[in-house]
Amino acid sequence: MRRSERKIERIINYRRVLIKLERAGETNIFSHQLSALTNATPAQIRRDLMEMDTSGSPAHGYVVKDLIKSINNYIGADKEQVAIIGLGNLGKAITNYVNGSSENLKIVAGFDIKSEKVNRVVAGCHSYHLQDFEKIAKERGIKTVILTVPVRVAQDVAEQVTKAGVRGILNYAPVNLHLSDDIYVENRDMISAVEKVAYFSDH
Amino acid sequence: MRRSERKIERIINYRRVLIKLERAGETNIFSHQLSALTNATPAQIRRDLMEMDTSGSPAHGYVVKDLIKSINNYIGADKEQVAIIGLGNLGKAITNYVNGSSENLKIVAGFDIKSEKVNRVVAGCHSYHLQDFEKIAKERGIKTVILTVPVRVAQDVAEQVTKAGVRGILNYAPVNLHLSDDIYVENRDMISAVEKVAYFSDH
DNA sequence: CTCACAATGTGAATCTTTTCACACTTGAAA
DNA sequence: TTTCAAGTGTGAAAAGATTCACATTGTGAG
Repeated sequence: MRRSERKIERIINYRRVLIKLERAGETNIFSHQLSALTNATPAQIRRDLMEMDTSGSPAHGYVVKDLIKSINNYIGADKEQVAIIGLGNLGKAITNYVNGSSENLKIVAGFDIKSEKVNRVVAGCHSYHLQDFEKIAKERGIKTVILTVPVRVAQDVAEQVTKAGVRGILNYAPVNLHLSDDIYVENRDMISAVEKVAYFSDH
Repeated sequence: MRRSERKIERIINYRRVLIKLERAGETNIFSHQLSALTNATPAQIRRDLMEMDTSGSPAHGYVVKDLIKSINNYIGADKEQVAIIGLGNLGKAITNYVNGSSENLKIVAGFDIKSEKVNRVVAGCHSYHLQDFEKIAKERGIKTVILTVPVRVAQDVAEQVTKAGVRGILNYAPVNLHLSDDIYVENRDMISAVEKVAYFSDH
């Protein structure tokens, strides 16, 4: 059974706010409070948390610490190793961003084909020539990549990395990738995103 | 009646591939061909196109040019004016990216609070101090903004721009904004995105 | 100890989205 | 012409997601 994408997104979001709450010293939380912090309804939150191995109490709600643990357990969060391909401005910005703030994963290698981009360090992450991808991906067990390459090469690079064992791609190139359908692709190109928001600003 | 977000995303995607096809000299297309280019099923495409003012013919499918026009008509695409707030690496990268490749919209102004970021030009787009936002937004009729500011100020900036008339926000800060619910917010923070893909790479 | 309260967990109902399946249309070929 | 093949447009069915509503539970007050 494949779990719903929507639901996984929400749960990842709950985790983020719960971690923030834990840091702020909160120990317990009710579904309606979490609701106010996330835009999900209380009922939806309770439903999402149903198959976690923690349950809440009517009197004190959920124990923040335990709930985070259960979510990690549910999602399977051993600090995931991710690679990024394409070290232009966007690629560098994303690397800094993610490595500066994520709890649950790290970009551990960058790849490019331009010699001046290879063999540097960005945000604690070494950069390699794309032709070494397979070797390094296998050494590190990399299954997820972020794709920030130009549109015209995105399909080729995507094929190359999936041949090297990658199972999931976060695609920032504004193009539809065509890959075997056991590969998970999430499209996040910015142009479509802005167009969508512009549409809803007017409607 | 508010149109479905999913559907609007798909239609925006159809438009993108149709424009590419038109440039390549294609004049007609069948739903199953568009399907192969977009990952939507033929039935879904036909259903999405149902309420357009063009219809296809069994023998020649849809006329590419007309379909693009109908989609523009449906979505309401007068070259939308967008602003971006936060001109760090990510903000600059996005500005270059969008202004370099979008047909349907343009980032016309950037805003920041650091004096060294103000009064420059990035990707054909002038930058201003955030305190001038209201004035410029009103002059230009800006209703959509891209938010690439640090988490700690995102909520405040969001409130400020909505007070100045903004109706839709594309939010790259990893935080849940709380705004009046007639404001459309699309969250695209990269950390959640990578976490989601990492999850589905393993499942 | 008992009661009242407030919040959980969840079956059932509702609402939304996607897929199915087929009558209808068009143009080309015989 | 008439027939045939392939594709559209769309009701109806199915699948999926969200919300409702309530029985259940745990706690503190009296």
